[in-house]
Amino acid sequence: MTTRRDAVHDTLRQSEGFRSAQDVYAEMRQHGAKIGLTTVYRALQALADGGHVDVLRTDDGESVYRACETGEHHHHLVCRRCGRTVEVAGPAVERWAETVGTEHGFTEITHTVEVFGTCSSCSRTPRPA
Amino acid sequence: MTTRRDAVHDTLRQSEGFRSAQDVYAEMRQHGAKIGLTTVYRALQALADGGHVDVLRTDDGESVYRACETGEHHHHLVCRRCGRTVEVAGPAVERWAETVGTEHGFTEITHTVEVFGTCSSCSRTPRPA
DNA sequence: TGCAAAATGAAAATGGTTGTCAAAGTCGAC
DNA sequence: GTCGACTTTGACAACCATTTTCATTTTGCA
Repeated sequence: MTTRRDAVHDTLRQSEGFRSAQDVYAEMRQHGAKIGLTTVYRALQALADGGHVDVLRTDDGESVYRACETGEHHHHLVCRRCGRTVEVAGPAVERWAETVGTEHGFTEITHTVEVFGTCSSCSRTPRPA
Repeated sequence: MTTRRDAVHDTLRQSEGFRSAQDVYAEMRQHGAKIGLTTVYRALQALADGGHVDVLRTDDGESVYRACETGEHHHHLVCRRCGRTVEVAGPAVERWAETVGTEHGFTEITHTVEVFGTCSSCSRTPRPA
């Protein structure tokens, strides 16, 4: 039975950027969904395990999720103001990580790369505080 | 008065890899230091703010700290088994992040890049579980 | 239809981190 | 050397995202 999981997935898909589990939960409830917080967490985890959504950690340690368009390995360019996210590929980075790891005798190399910035529409609006 | 902060910094310096606040606290107590957990957190934060130590988040959301050898911008190659860490520079990555951000109209670009792998000595020992 | 296995969710537990606040330490002025 | 303002400390409580527990509901399937 995956109806709940699909509901979570759908909610995520409607979002431009990364959303926290609590966000997703709040939004689903707002839209009248009868779902528990526990289930949202479980669904999110399952989706992440299955590679259907990407996860990353905010600076304050919260996990945030996003339904990405491609199943391929990619990275994110995230607006630090509005959260809008662009998926980007970076073959150069992949190679670099691999090389750097190998040079130091490391194997089974993985990497995390995220790019943050202020997107064009946000940089037009006055700065907060 | 920075004796406590220095003590924390020293403890960190004696470590090969990233250590959590709780780790540092435990170790300091073990060595007979009279210090409170709160103070360790505060010292770590102050050091991080001042750029004297690097911070990153583990997969389970814990903040881990490391006294790095250089104040320059750099990244880390971390052994996922033993935690040993090598500081690496990646001019190519810096440029790539900048380019990718700019191409999409983003400004004030920053990035996080960490590389994980299994170091040579760990890959010689049998795998856990 | 019946029933065992899986899913659900409310509430409690967990655990890293932060806030509170009174006690202790620091330092300059006298 | 002593007094008092200011800072630092740390025990403890508060926070809060996440996980666990466990009783109930739902589902899959014979």
